[in-house]
Amino acid sequence: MKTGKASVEPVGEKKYSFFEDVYAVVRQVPRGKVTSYGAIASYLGTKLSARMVGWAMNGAHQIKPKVPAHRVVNRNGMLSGRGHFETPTRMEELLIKEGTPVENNTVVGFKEKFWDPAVALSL
DNA sequence: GCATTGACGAAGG
DNA sequence: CCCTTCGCCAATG
Repeated sequence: MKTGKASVEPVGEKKYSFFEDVYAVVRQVPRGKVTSYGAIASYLGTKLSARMVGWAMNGAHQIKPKVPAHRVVNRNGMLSGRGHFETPTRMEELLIKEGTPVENNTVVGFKEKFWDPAVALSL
């Protein structure tokens, strides 16, 4: 083939590892709770690469089962990834619908709603 | 193949 | 206290 595909490679390649791990963790986030990119990265051992977690979410929209990326926010509790959803308001709507109040694009009581994979998955 | 960007985070000024 | 810079790694230009 002469043309190299761009975009995030869809299904077919199973050589993913970091990405799949991220998806797996996010899928385990309980409803009404949220986690941060850094927490996931730290749990996977790549806390210095929190950006990669966010990048992994970039492909989370096309994989199955769908990943609740709306439950993942930055360390400030802010819905930094809202612009990547179907609509910029879809993320906060989903969170509020699941029992997570959002105000000014930020999770209310983020620290209380925080779900740490390093703790939850460590039990 | 190098430069820039990015859904982050921590540190420095 | 707010803004800027660096680091990390991968993808895109």
